[in-house]
Amino acid sequence: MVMSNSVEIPFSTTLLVRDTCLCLHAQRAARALARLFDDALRPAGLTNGQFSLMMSLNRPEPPPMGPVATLLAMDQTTLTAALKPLQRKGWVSVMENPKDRRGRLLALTGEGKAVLARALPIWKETHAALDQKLPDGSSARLRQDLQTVSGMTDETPKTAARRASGATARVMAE
Amino acid sequence: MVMSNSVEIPFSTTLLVRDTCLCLHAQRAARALARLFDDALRPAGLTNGQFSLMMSLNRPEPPPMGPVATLLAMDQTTLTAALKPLQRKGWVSVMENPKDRRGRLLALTGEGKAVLARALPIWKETHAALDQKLPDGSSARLRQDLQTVSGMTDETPKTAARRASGATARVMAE
DNA sequence: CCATTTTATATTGATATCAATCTTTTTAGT
DNA sequence: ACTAAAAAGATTGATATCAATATAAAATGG
Repeated sequence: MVMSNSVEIPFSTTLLVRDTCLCLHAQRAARALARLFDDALRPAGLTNGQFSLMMSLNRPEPPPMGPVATLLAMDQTTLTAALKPLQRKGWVSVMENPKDRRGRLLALTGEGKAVLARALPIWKETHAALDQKLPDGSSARLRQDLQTVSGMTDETPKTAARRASGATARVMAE
Repeated sequence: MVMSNSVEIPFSTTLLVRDTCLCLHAQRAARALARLFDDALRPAGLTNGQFSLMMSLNRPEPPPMGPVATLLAMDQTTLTAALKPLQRKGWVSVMENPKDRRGRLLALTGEGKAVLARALPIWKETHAALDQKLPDGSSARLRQDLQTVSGMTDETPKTAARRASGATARVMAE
């Protein structure tokens, strides 16, 4: 009755998964790049995520939260949480939308703009160094491929949930 | 004295950063892929990260924590934290290394192996579907490029900190 | 115009992530 | 062997991430 290892996965399969899993590779690369930019931006007082978020708020018109979350491909609740420390520091203001009192409009404060402006040259240097270290052409190609992947699942969790449960189901026809 | 907007970053710069930042693209893609696999693996009771971690423990010999953290490109403290829920569920065992009493050896339990075995077909389907949706060739190329990026910064935070502060500084010559 | 549905966001709870720091054990230098 | 340095992990504290759920306001259908 030696059937106890009927659920054993061969080591070769483990190696296959490790080597081929795009999700794992993406998480690894994302962590590595996050650390690279976090380290570089630390003197400016920003993390990579805060830099991206604040940069996305540098628009002529203060955007509502939804579109920003979609742009960053993050959950709306993640955005709510990410805004908290930036509000506390007085770098981002969250105001009620007079046109739609459910909504909020996000904007950089003067100080926020100043912080972002100080961070920008660091980003430029870091990104240039990164580009240089990559095999020629990799950078643009990688960017393109990453965009394809992000866009493939271009639904944010809440959006998908609503679609699945609601009358908006006609959109599913795609 | 209208100098208040001397720190304004032009909107065109914002668009440039948004479109070119590899770090942002990587975070977006990582989030999108994480959601894709989290959703698929949910019936198996695993997240994408737990799947990758447990799969990396499916080896002939139980590995110590350091190498596993390096493999996953994550901080050692992140690994410690990630193991907690898996230990609670009885899927992973963390035992003292008899050869080095500082260290721990990580292993899947029988139940852990069973859970992983049930998750494997889901991973296969999901990954196959993903591959299919990507333009042909993208998958392998993207995997390769991601690996290059992860490997570039192939130091885990603690490793780097120790190197920077300690006598191991001779390694810096690379 | 009122009831229902949809939309925009917030809250809670769980896990993930890393910096800073600490403890324990091993290794190296003398 | 003894001491100092290094290595392996653990703990704490802050932020990030998402699912599930809740709230409030706007849009929609009769």
